Amino acid sequence: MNFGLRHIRYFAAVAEELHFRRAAERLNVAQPALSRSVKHLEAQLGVQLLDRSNRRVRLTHAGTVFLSGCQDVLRAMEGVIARTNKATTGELGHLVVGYTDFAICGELPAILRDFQVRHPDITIEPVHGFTAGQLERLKTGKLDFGFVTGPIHQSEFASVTVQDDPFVAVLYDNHPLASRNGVDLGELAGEPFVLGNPSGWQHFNDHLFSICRHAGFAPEVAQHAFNSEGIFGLIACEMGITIHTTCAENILRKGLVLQPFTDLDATLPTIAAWRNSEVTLTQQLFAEFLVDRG
Amino acid sequence: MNFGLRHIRYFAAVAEELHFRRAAERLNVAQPALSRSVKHLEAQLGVQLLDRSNRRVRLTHAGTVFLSGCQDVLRAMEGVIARTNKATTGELGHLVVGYTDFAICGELPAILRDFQVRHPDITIEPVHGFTAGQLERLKTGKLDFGFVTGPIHQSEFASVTVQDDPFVAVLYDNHPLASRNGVDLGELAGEPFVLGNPSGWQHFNDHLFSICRHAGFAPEVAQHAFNSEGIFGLIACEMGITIHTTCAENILRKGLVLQPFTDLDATLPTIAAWRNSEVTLTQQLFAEFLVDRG
DNA sequence: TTCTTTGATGCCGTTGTGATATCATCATGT
DNA sequence: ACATGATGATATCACAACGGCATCAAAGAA
Repeated sequence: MNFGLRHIRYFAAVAEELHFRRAAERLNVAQPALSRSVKHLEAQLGVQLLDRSNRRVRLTHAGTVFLSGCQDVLRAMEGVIARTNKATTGELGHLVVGYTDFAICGELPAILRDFQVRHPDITIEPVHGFTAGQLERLKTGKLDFGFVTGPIHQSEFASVTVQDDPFVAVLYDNHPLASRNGVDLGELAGEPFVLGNPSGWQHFNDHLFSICRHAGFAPEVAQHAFNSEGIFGLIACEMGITIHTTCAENILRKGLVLQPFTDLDATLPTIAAWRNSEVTLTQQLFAEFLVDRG
Repeated sequence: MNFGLRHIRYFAAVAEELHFRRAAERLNVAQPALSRSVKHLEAQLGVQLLDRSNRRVRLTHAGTVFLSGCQDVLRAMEGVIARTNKATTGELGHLVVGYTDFAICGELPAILRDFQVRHPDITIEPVHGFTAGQLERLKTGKLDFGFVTGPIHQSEFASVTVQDDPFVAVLYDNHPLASRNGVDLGELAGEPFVLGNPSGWQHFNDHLFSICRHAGFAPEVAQHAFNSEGIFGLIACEMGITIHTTCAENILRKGLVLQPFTDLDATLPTIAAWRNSEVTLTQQLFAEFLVDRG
């Protein structure tokens, strides 16, 4: 198999034109070079590809088969080069993106969709994870981006805020406060609370305890659940209430009611975070996209 | 794009081994040739494919993408060569095969199936046609083989007999002879006959009139139909009876009965015919298959 | 440090490739 | 029949590509 892409390109041109001179013009080479090249190719294959009388050139059956194969190979080669070039600019790549319940209920779907439209050759692999776990996996490179509950204060990460949701009370619809038009945070003092499990929800619970402390009470924890669905399920059992953010309206189950707070300006930031150092071009594209968007 | 298959093969080897010396051994070339080849490839692409410190070689992201593309291209190239070689031996090809009702009801399905098993890269395009039409299309090269009603006496065709079926009477089940255990041909004298249309069925009808003449009568033609299904349909209407061959049992409709002849040794030969001259290798393979089988 | 391993580089001979000039063959027109 | 034109093949020469050998430079290991 001692021949190269050049031989293939030359043969394909001759086979398509069925005319050495015209093919030579198309390829910008002299006609004798073509004759020799095709002859060499036939010798290497041990197969006659063209029937050439002095007046006309025709493809043999094997030539027809070889031509279509050549076209496939040449097309494949062009594709490879195009993909490789895209890969160098980062336009072809893969991103592993972590997300919290707050991110997936909020802006993340729109962000990923818009990014896919802009960069269709970058595949995205979304992975659920809590804030602390995501930050750990970011450090070890198992995650390219984390959509986590902010703020974070670690200099090794860059970040941009993607959403900043007001807090709301989540009540079952039999609850005395459910029919009101907004509630004061202080009115929740003494209520049994359903909170996220401390192992994963630490960041959010810190926010929650902080705002309650400002309102002059400490929430009484009645139950823990693993994720938002679990919390809402236990509330639907009337085992307690909770504080979530407005993005809960996207996943709220029947029988539950959201009540805005009339006396609370605090918000829960969700931020996209990524490593500052050793940024790949694909990561850079996503980071720039996030910054431009914010 | 000034590089050849050699560059691609060399790069693929290095990328798979991640080691220039080992790759060089695998390729049976000296290591410096590899270094230069890969470098040249990178220069032509304008893309760095390998990260090489003096102690270890790693693929860049673009290199990973290019490698998988290279493997695709090399595999494709091998496939093309294999197909081309098969094409030269005729093992990869296409045959247009004509068939009559008698052939498709008889041996043809088994013949084609067995041939496909033996020569899986030869595609077959079966085309229905009457004997006369098939012979015409054979002459003009529109057909590679014809399965026709024999015998034929034209020196430009080679042929082999593929089936030789006894004649039978085809009756509707209310017919007085239907319950018998075989009939004499002479008993059909005076019966109304449903025959195939003379435009297509000439060859068969010649046989039919000939055997009737030997039995001392000329069939009385009540109806014509286009093909076997049509003939059988009209018989089911009790518009008449016909003479067909034993292969009719494969396509016989409800309400119809076949009766063998007790006094008739004549048979209807179906033969495969093909041109004697300008035989392609693929045609030769099929012809040999038919001769070996017969 | 010294040694070993590994990829890069310089040099030289061989092979591949292209351009030009020319030839052989065949169809066409007179 | 003959001249003409078109077409692919061949010969030759120059240059680029390529492989092999010897060697260098860098980085880890003893």
